[in-house]
Amino acid sequence: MLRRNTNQRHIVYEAIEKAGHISIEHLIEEIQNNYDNISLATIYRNITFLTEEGKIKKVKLNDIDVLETVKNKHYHFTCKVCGNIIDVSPDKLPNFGNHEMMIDNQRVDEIDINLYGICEKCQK
Amino acid sequence: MLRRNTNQRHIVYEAIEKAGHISIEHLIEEIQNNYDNISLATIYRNITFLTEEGKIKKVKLNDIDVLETVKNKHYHFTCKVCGNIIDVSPDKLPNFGNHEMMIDNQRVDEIDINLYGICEKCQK
DNA sequence: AGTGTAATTAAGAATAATTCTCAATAAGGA
DNA sequence: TCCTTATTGAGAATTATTCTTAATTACACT
Repeated sequence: MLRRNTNQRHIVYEAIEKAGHISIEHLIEEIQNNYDNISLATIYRNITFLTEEGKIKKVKLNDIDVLETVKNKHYHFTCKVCGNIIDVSPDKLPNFGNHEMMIDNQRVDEIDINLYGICEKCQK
Repeated sequence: MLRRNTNQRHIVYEAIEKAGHISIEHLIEEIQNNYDNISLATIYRNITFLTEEGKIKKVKLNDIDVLETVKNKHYHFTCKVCGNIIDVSPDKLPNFGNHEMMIDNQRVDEIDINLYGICEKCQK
């Protein structure tokens, strides 16, 4: 089944890219504020398609689930005060070396790290 | 508002503890298979109460969200083949020892790590 | 043990989130 | 430009979760 390049799909992707991180709820709000006649079903369908294609992914954090575009590998810092989410480059974290590692006989090949704390702004 | 010790609340907690990790869907199935007349609303309400009291918590992994009882600090390994979730003691991981740290001017005080790979059984 | 009071329950209704249905539209190859 | 078929919009359907309410029950105080 060939995948077509529709305007609606483009709108969904752009909105996620522009936001950086965005919940489905806010994505829907954002899109419906800026465009007429984009159906809910279309937004959900395109989230599914874009995810299948690996262009976006859902990130699960403590309280909310947000969508982001897939680009460079990174982790997430979430501010406990304002809720803002900040990308953290892997080289900012202690070395997990070259992922492949054994822990208790389980072969680990992927690591996801979520940081929580207080962001720069909220410290002031 | 004083919190009472009901039989239903106990059943919910015990089912989660027994399972180790369990999705809400399976928890409901499990409870309704073993007890008559426990209402859905009661299960959801007690999940909320037990969470508020810090006795259980929701763990968000890649695909599923599961409940677990709150005991010792640990991380999670999820098998990509069979889906099984295994607890990993913090001392099995590189030095995230004394949490408090600064990354890009954000004050980090909590770290959550999720490992993915192939479990011992599925390697065979 | 008996009583009063307010938290909790079961059951089903209500709401919210997501997916499905289907006729009309439009992307993209020929 | 024409054909084929993936995609869309709109609303219905489904699922997951929360709310409502009268009946029940935990538990503090006798």
